Amino acid sequence: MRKDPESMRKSPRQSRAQQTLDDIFEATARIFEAGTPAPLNTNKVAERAGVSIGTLYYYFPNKQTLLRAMALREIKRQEARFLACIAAARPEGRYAVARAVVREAMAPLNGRKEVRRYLMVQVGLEPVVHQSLYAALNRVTDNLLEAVEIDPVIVSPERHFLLLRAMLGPVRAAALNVPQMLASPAFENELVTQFVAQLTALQSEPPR
Amino acid sequence: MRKDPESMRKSPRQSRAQQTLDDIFEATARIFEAGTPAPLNTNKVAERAGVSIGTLYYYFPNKQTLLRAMALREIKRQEARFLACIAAARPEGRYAVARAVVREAMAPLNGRKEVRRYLMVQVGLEPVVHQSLYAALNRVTDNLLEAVEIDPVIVSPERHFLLLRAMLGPVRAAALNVPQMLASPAFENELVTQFVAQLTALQSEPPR
Amino acid sequence: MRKDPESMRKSPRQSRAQQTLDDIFEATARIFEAGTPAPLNTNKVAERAGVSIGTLYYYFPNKQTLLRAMALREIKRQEARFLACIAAARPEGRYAVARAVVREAMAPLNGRKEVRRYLMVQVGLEPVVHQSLYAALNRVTDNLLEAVEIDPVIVSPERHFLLLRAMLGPVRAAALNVPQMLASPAFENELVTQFVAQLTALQSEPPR
Amino acid sequence: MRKDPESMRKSPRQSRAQQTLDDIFEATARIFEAGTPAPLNTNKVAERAGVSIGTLYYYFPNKQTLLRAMALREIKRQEARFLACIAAARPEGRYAVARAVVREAMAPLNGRKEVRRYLMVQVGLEPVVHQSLYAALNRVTDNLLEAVEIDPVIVSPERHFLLLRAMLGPVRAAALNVPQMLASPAFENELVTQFVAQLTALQSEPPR
DNA sequence: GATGAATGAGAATTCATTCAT
DNA sequence: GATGAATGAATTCTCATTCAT
Repeated sequence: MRKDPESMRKSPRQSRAQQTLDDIFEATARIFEAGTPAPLNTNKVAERAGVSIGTLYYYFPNKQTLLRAMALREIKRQEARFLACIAAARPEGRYAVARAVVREAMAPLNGRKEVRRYLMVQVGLEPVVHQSLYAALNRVTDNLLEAVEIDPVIVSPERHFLLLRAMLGPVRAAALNVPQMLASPAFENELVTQFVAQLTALQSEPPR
Repeated sequence: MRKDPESMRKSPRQSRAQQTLDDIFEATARIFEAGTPAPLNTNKVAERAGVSIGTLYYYFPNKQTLLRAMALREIKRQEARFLACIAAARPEGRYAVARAVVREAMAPLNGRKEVRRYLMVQVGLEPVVHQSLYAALNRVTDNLLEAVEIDPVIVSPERHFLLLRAMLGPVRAAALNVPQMLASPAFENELVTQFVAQLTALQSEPPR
Repeated sequence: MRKDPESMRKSPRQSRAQQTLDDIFEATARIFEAGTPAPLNTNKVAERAGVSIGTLYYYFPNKQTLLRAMALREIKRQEARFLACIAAARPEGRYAVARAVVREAMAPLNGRKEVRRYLMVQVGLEPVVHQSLYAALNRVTDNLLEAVEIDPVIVSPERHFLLLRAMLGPVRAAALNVPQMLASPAFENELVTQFVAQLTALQSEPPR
Repeated sequence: MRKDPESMRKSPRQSRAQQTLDDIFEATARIFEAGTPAPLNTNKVAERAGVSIGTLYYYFPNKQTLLRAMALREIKRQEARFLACIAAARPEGRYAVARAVVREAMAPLNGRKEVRRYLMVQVGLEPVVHQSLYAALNRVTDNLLEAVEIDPVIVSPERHFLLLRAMLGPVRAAALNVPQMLASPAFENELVTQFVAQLTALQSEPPR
């Protein structure tokens, strides 16, 4: 990996190019979920995507850039899913929203677990990536507060930051160590309870 | 990496050998903390440790085994630190204990961050390692509960699992995205507050 | 070729290592003289040297460095040959020295032509290399002047610079375009005549 | 590079096509003079020329052919410049002609140095190219002799060959190692002196 | 005439590991 | 116990060239 430009080499101008790009992304994802133990390699990605290795490097100047692009894509997708489930649960009230968010956090780990693990490991430390994740979580939190009718401005930055992350950390730990916990209603209930407790606290006590 | 015996080749009894081992561990750790972006390789470790690559392979049959041993060592050290700070704060009561644990969680990330990240990435999926981490956190939680005089048996496994992890996740996220938050008293207070709230809840509400 | 450190990775400490190094150098040279049309590649060099590709990279961090080391070695060898032939011809007087130098310039092109061409093309522009060549030619010129009993200090830098190069340029051109000229006594005589004329001029006319 | 027809695929008759060709040539030249260290590649040439890679391959069946065409073009241009400066200086006599030729040799190296180096390296060994260069220098020499009123037929092939080359070699060496020498009047004078000395010798001594 | 996406053989380089000394 | 030279399979990446549109 010689150079490391921030972004892709080419923005596709022909329609087939967009298809190729998607093929590459999906192939990369599938390799992980298929449980290949060996670490990703560009030849495998290309082969699995049904394109030549040259094509892969036509779009991405190096492996890092491909992984970075995938990470940003996963982050966007996850944000969209959170926003969607919040919107769907909103009419049913605060409790429903909390539960929806918790479930969404627990759900996708079955099926997208490996890609994310790997991506976060490989490019998670890159500023572009973790800042993008940070921004996405901020937007989700804002959206969530709005859905449960809490004015975001009364929430201190620290609480804002904690709200989702106090839940996401344990979920990830469970996925790794005690996968069966992800299927346990008791665990889900506990997370929802704490989540709602946080939301309630946001209103009763004035932010510092 | 052809073979992968569970443990180290030799348990050195001579002090010189123990010194060599420690050198190797510390060299590996320093490579990360020095911010080397390039991925670790065994030759680099050996050179940095001031031993020959042959010596490294005399002690460890392969790279995995070295990394695994390091991971287990880090886990043990972290457990010891938690236990120590709990013991120290115990006489001052529940609040002090909570704050001590939060501070310990926030502190070491400055200085040992990279090694851990890398180790967890490389060998974190190995059962020996994540089970060891799981067990260590369990012991710390038990110790903590005992220190604040809560009977562990009345605590549901889910709550037991959540207690520390609801705090560790956000702390890691902060270290990555908003490092200045780790120095913010507001953030620390928030974590302590939620932590104490959890402890209190453990007593008032009976587990499911 | 990622990085480009000035020099070799390792200085051999074991005796077999020096042998390996020589093998690599000679193999590289032989590949050219064998008339392989395709440009040099590191795998071929290793194979021809009878070492593995890993060994080659154990000594040289990259291809550039190998070529640079070879270029410097060729320059040193050529200098040595010039100095030797000057010393040998010295007792026979100015004319003999001039002819010896001209012959030496014409001779090695049969047998070492291709390596040099390639090396000068590949690394000739690198400061280390062309400065080394410059210095070598300076030393040869000084030695030559001394051999014909001309005090170097009375020679202007411009004339000093021209003395050998006015001959080397045409020799190279002939080697490329009219190889049979290198075997022609008339050509040799012409070069010797001009060379002696230059030497004579150095004494009669005071330097500017 | 599979096939290698001697010449260009199409002799463009439309002015647009000629423009495209010139763009390609100039782009290639500029890549070098801009000091790009990375070796030339056809995609870069096309991009820099503002044409698609497909267009480049419409005009040239392969890379060799493009480079060869460029080399022949450079040679022609340089010949034209020499002939022009000889013609211009002719009325002012032998000394003026000699100085004009020396200056022309020194001048263009600032600005066209890299392209020529590269071209001579890449295609300089091809018979078409070096014979073309040889012929061009022959014509310039003939023209020069005529301008100073020396009958070419009395000049031996060896002296004919040496006349210009004894000057061109040192000029190139100076450009590489001691660029400031190219601006030094002393160096220019020295070259002119030797050049005139050669011309004079051509008349006084009968060729062998 | 022109485009640019796609190809794939081939080249450079890495690094875990072995083994003679 | 210790050394470090040597290995080579595996991986990343390049670039001349083709061809459907």
